[in-house]
Amino acid sequence: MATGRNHRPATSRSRGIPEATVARLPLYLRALTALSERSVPTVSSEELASAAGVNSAKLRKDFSYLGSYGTRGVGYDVEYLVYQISRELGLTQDWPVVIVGIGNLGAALANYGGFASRGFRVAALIDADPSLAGKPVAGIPVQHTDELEKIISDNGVSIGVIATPAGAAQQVCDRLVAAGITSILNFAPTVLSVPEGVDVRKVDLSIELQILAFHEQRKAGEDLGGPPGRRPGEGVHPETDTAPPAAPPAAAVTKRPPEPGNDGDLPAVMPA
Amino acid sequence: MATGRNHRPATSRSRGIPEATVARLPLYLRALTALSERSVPTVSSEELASAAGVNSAKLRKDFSYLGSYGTRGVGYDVEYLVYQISRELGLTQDWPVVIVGIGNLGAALANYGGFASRGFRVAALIDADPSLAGKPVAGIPVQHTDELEKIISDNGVSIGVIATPAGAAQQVCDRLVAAGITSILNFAPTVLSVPEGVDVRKVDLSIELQILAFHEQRKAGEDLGGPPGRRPGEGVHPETDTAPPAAPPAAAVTKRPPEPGNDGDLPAVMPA
DNA sequence: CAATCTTTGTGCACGCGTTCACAAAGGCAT
DNA sequence: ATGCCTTTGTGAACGCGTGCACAAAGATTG
Repeated sequence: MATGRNHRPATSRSRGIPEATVARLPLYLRALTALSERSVPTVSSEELASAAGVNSAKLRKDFSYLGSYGTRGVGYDVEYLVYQISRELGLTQDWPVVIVGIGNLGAALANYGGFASRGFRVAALIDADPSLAGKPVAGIPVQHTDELEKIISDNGVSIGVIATPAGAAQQVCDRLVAAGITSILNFAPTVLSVPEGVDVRKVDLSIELQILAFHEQRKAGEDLGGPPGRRPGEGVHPETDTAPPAAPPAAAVTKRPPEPGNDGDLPAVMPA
Repeated sequence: MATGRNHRPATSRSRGIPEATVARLPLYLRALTALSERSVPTVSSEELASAAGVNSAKLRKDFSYLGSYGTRGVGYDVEYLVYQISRELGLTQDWPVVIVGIGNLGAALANYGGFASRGFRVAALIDADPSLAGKPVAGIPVQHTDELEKIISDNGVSIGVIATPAGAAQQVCDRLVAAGITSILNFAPTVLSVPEGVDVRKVDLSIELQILAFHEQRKAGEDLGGPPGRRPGEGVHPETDTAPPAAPPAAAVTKRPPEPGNDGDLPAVMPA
């Protein structure tokens, strides 16, 4: 999952709607849209929950924050619910979006159908490379970074997507914020610092893989019949073991069994 | 953030390490790697927390689950911590990964440097389109879906990335699982159902934007000086208002002020 | 109209995650 | 060696999110 519930005092629950619920509304909306296309008139919380991959009690509680939109003994009216959730999420209006950084990922995002289909309109593609300027990507001509401020103010854009290399992300972010952007979706592997009032959500592909690797390793370790207790300072992975740990500070060394010191590099961990 | 902490009894905390902590370890690792490149020998929890964008108390508690790797009065040894976290995440070994669905997004993923740099090796690219077969993407020839099972078993792949259209995702998922994949990173906008023991993490670009839109709308609404209380059944968005809500079930209608019924479509919400 | 059946909406309890705040631990200067 | 200063590691309190379980509400049937 894209992590990104940062900065924003735990009391974030906007308008009494818990953050966790907001994050699930798009899920419900998608399931409801699918039902709507099949002309299904009503759904029970059980059916809809199953389609959205959540618990039915959770779903009912989520909807209770929006209001009483169901009918006991029957369920929820699909069309009506689609509208209510869309309205709550702000999808009944058009959101112009700019994408900055038209590399492989930026181009893929520009072509991604899921944006346009949910009320998001790609207003502009921006890149720092002059040779890209004017070239159409997904039918939209790429514009140079110099135009950034003008594009944003002219189009009244409030949502920006950053798909630049990590090194350029903070700088781009600063310019976006200065130009009036108040919501940022960041694909660059960096922590962005933004002023109060600006929302940042982060999608990091490699982080997701690393989390999977953790669980994968654990599964493999359990298969080997290792004891449940963790063994700090001792490798859990069966084979493919790499260089021993670098030398910890003196005090820590004395605490641990003296492993063969070898300040080698760590092949698996390279610069981003 | 990519949501994806599904299915897995709340007692998921693998080996005593809380899920929330695991999700932050890659963040710490990235910050530490950057410090390592600058040859910084030690960091305090305060400095590292700031670099990773988290609270220092949280960071210390996170590290406490791994063991006592710090030195009081000094801080943490950068190199040592890099190794310990890498080992905990399972990054000291090589993880072959297959990417299924080589469209715009799949190609972008194949080119993404963040994978290879963290111990993940793209073992194969797979697509159902025969005309793609053999064509190199990011230096790797695309193979046809028919080879899927063979590729996975031959390479001992346990992590799969799904970047296909939504319609094909579940089918691909089933084949991956049957072939031995136990961890899946899903970019398709669908809920995947998998057997027990298979981990799925989901990255949904449009969901992230929808969550941003929610907060953006709320900001705009507050600017208009509206009262803090929510007004169910009344549009909050200033202009750009679309069709009125579809007719709710009879009972619900009586509860609400009779809005002008108009079973129109909802322009902002279209099929995925 | 009354009885029954279905499904919502929610009060309540529990557990995880976050944060505070401080004692313990180690470095460093004298 | 002794005392001071810095920073870790963690006990404890708090708040959010989840799931259970049930009463209330409405549909439906006879």
